[in-house]
Amino acid sequence: MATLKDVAKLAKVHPSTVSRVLRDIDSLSITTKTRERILNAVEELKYRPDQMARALKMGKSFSIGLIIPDISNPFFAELVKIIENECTKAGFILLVSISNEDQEKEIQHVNNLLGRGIDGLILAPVQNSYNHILELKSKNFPFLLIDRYFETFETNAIISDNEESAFKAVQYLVKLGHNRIGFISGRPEIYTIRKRLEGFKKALKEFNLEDNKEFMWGAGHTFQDGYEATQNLLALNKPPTALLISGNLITLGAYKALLEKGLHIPNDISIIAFSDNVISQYLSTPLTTISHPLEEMGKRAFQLLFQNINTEVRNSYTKITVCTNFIIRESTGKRTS
Amino acid sequence: MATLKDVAKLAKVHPSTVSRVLRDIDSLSITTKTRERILNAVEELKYRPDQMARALKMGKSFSIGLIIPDISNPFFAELVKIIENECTKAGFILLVSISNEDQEKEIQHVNNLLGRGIDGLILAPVQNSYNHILELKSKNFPFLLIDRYFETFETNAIISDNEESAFKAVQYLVKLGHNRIGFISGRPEIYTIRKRLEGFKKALKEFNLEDNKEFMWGAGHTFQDGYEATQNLLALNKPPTALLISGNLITLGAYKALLEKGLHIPNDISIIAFSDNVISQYLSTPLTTISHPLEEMGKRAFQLLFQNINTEVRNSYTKITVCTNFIIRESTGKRTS
DNA sequence: TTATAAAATGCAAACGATTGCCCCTTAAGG
DNA sequence: CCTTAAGGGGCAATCGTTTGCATTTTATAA
Repeated sequence: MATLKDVAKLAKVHPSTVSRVLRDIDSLSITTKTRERILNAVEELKYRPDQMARALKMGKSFSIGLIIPDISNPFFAELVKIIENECTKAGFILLVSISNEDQEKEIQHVNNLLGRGIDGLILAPVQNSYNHILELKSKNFPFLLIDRYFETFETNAIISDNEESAFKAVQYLVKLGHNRIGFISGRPEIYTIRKRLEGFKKALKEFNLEDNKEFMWGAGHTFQDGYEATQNLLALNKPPTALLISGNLITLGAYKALLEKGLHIPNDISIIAFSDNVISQYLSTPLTTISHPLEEMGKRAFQLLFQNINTEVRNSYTKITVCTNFIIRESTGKRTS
Repeated sequence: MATLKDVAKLAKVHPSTVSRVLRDIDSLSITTKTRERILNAVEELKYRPDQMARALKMGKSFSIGLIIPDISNPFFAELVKIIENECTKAGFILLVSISNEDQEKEIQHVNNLLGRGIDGLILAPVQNSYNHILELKSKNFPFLLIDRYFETFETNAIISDNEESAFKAVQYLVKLGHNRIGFISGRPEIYTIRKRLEGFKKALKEFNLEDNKEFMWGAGHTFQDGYEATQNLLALNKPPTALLISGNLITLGAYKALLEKGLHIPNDISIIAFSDNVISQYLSTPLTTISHPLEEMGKRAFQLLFQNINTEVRNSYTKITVCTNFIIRESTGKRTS
């Protein structure tokens, strides 16, 4: 691997000059001749600056970290795609880490990434603890939360209108005549989930439906979790006639459980899924879903972080709430039973 | 951020001693007292070594690059998950880049990653060109190809038995009485696709089926590509009665096109998809698929690369072919028309 | 021409770690 | 009590850049 020195030697100039040519592309303070000589040398030696050395010297690495709980989930996979793209466009590299909803792993990842000298961090936290996040905050380190949020302290964040969308979903089901509505929510430690539950409960009250604890199931976020929660719900004396389901994978698990019980959607039971993805519409019954503006979330996330990285004084927090989209398909219908 | 020097100062020792304590965990050549003093200082200052500086000094960064064409594709998303996990376990960090099947982007990513000082690279190449890969090879840089391969030169690689699995798929369809079999393949520049086509054609010959060029469609790998290819196939005079379909997203697109035409699967048309994923079994008609051992592919990929990174002399290539699994569900049935 | 300002380039000290080499302890043996 | 060797720890160079400052070169004007 050629270094600055090698290039300098070949072009018969001082390394610092090479560095200048390579950085201040249009600085007039360098002769066209020398510039050309240097550029040729760079070409000839296939010189590529050592980012490690640059990072060390400049105190920034042009890299950002992204920690997500699960990449099997299309929601996060899409987010990775969009954020990676933004990063690349801006000359940053993305370090992706996956917590697998494991708090310990997340903390390790944060430490690891920090040690790697990332300039900023985007995080969808597990939310079992938050000291490590407070630490980031007190260090004034540029970071933002995505999809999830802590209500006990302020940070930069991009989230969606969970409460409102849950409310509207229930509202729609009520309009269809449902009055026994269940909610398979995912882990209630998570802000996103809690907010949806709040919206759900608010709607129950608003429309005078019974607030039946048995109708609310919160466990993990996997396929299996959705599957089991649904089985439990169906095993009740008077099971719900409609279901709100949080999360892509949970939804598929629930779907499987419903089909296995021989239930017809929406004749026997209606379902609404939080999170839309490419397959929502190709299941045997296309799903009525609450869809997230992923493109917008990803782009704004990067923008916000980028802005935060490049500002000297960080003395404010920005919390962006994006609006979801209610997409009506065929998994919701009038109550029949 | 505390540095080695800070720790050294606090512990009243020389920085080099701190470094030694932190690296040679069980070297006896350091008094327990000093060790403790140092460890305490580390604790107190929350010292975290600067990986950039280490990387610069040591000439390796404990990071590896991964370039994939598309993370929306569950095949690659799962791969990322598994490889990231292996990396983390081994103390490496993963730099994920996405080429989006764009050759130029891939080349940029390779250069970028190399400049970042990655110790190794895992690459699912776009395969429109390969000079950049030959360059890696001639530099003796540790890398391997995954899922895709170049037949014109040797490299380390992990691929699957594409030819064989395509052959078997046709064989199965023939057994069901089909004799007009189509293949929506994806871009034939790609090794994986070409191999599947070869297996497909070999089977056609073996079973005396007509080798109809009109039955073979290769375009992009997106949902839309699958959708359009299928429409084209169905517009033929005598369309096929069975379809082999390459790729997760293509399959969904094809699926949509079939449903839109009002065709019943498998009564009107049978389909077999390359690549299984969590939803293959939850479409209205669960798909008969060729499933990849992703866990194995990912793990062996990391192992192979790791091995390659840690070996002085690299004078051999390892090409691992993993076996796929044929999973029969409900999208294949006897020919009726 | 020569003085002088401006432009072009060189110099050297960092950034934060690692590591070969050397020196100073300390304790054991004579 | 002195010698000696091994163990413990300090010194300083180095990795490949960047950048403020010093120095040389060139161009301009007197």
